[in-house]
Amino acid sequence: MRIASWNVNSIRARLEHLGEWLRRAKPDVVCLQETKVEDEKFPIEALGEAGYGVVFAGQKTYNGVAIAARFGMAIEDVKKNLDGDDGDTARRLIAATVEGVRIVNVYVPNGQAVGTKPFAYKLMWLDRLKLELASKHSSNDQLLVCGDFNVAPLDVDVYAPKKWEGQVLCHPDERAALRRLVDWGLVDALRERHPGEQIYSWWDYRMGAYKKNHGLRIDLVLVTPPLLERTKDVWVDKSPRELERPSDHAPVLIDIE
DNA sequence: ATGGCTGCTTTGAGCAGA
Repeated sequence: MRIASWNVNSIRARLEHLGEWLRRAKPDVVCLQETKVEDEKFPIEALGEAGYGVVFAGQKTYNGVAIAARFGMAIEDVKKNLDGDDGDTARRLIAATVEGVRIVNVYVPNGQAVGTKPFAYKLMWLDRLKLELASKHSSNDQLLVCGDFNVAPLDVDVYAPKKWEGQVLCHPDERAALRRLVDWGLVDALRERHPGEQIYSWWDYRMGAYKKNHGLRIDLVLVTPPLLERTKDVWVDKSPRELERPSDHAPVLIDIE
């Protein structure tokens, strides 16, 4: 089974890229972030034409997450938002079970700047996610947590670690919060399979960052040990980042047996 | 270098993103 995670930065602005990419990359499941669309306006038909059924939790302008699965693969036990969050909170989490794998798709708050309220909210959100996973699952489950974490776990995940040191996306406090989540019972699948490799998933739109490969790896696929055993490979597909008017993120993919 | 791009918004300057 091939599972992908992609922050599309507006699904409606990216429909052509998404459709073309789905046909080419052929994921069985794709987790999307920053769909930026209310549920009433979600482009269900366009995904259907590409051969996918989809569940989603969105809102106007900001955030929004979705899980699409190839027709024939049931999307079961759909769960939206963190426990305790109501319909007014930012739509940042959707979970579902596909082919026996529990998939949790997250769009972790960006945090804006270190020391701000949004930054504190980001840290709290990561801790709440950890608590919720720990309350519902064990590390023996077939569990995959993927999405835009807005944290570069290690300096190797940053093109210029000195320049980024202590900044949002790289600050020790958010790295520690991510570490607490992972240490509960998950593994950073790409890093496990490709230790030490400079692999990025996001490049700023500005300053020609992509052409200079000035990127960060902030889109992650975390898996439990039983899923890691089934993992054949994990990689970033940079091809959609090279198109006209791309998302600033590239998809991450994992193949599991 | 507090800009630099992009998408969205009660359409047009301000926001959030990362």
